[in-house]
Amino acid sequence: MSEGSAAKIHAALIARIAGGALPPGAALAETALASEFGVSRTPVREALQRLAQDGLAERGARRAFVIRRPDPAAMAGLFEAVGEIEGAIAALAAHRMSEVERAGLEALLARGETLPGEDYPAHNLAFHDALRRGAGSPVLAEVLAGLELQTLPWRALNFSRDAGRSAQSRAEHRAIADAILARDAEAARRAMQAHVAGAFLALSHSNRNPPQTDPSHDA
Amino acid sequence: MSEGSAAKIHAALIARIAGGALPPGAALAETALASEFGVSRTPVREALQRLAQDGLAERGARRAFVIRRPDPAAMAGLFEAVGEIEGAIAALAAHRMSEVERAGLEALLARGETLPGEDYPAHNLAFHDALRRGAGSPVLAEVLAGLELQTLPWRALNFSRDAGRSAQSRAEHRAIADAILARDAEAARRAMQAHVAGAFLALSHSNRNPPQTDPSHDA
DNA sequence: TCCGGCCGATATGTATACATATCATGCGGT
DNA sequence: ACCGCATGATATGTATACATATCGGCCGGA
Repeated sequence: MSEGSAAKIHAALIARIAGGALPPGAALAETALASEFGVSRTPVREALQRLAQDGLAERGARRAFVIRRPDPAAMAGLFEAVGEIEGAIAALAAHRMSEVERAGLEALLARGETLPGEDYPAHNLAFHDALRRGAGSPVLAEVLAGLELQTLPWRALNFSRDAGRSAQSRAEHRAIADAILARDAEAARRAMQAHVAGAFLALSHSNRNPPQTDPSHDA
Repeated sequence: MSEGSAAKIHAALIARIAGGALPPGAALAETALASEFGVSRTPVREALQRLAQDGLAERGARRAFVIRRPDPAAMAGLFEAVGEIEGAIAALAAHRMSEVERAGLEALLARGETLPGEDYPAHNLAFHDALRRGAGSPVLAEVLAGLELQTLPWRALNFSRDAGRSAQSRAEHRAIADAILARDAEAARRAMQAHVAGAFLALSHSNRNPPQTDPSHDA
């Protein structure tokens, strides 16, 4: 009686979505998943409902769940919202980060200058993590996590094309950090919104692949 | 096979929370709810899990769900996040509202000036609705709805003490609308954040009631 | 009288059985 | 040959039965 089954299945399905094993439109049949995970349909149903509330699955034919199909307009709106939330976090961080946290942010950026390009994704995550912690708003952090979860299928389609943007992104990080260290909340907000917008444009630029109007075939 | 049971129970439980019939800390026993609604435990469990993901219920003793107990610090963080989201919506509305929508907003405020004080809650909702639509960001609107849902238990504790604030609130609405009509996004954001902060202070001021450290007894 | 451990009660977690709606297939009619 | 309907298969929605962990009370001993 551990409640662990549903959580494990939920996490496993998210990992598959992130890895591209469950592409948009893939069917999520309860019986198949139950036999695959070696459990009954009950915990599988619970995991699927959680996935649907996360915005990662939706109802398809026969009321079955399918992986949500991200259309470009919705993704643009999603990234716009991410930019607003991240911008609010950056503005709060500009006001609230302690001197220790500011020194840590500066050190993080200094390390980033000398880092090779292939370590950029981890560095990017560390930068945004530092801001989330410095903003001191668990609610906004949680909202942001929920929205970024919904960008997973989109990111899985174009597998981390961020590489070429590392130089540009470092410059944007520097601009955000400068505004925060200067305690200029509005400048930090604008710089962060530009950063998110730039990342979205870089991602969507590579999306010339057919948007898959055909929902069929398995995972 | 309508899937309606879980959704109905979910909505009914939310209504009870809003009405104060389910105060913070109240136990949500699956069997009792099942017999009360005339269904089996299965749809009840589904409704409770949705309630938990809404942030309205949490795990208590025996892993049973209980109505989430809102502590003042968490509520302050929640309203702060609401202020940031509403502020972002107001800023977007300042940029994006069409001329027709701007005229409608002005007319709405003009009607509000002549309205009696007891119609203030509906007028307040209409004002914020107009901004949500004018901002053109369904994602932010949905995020906001989720956060405001979590304020329900708090609002239920101090049953709509907003009445005395109607004059002050009308003035704040006017300031927000003026900024939007002038296309001054940052002024609109600041005015909206002040409006939300004022509403929170008015609500929390009346919270001198004991915070109920005793979790016992039923609904 | 108080403390500790055993034990029953009860509620949740999981599995399975049944009801029902939807989709596909095949037959018959035109 | 094609369209329409009936029928069967299959998947989800719901109910019920079983497993298990936790909480409370009772009993025994110091």
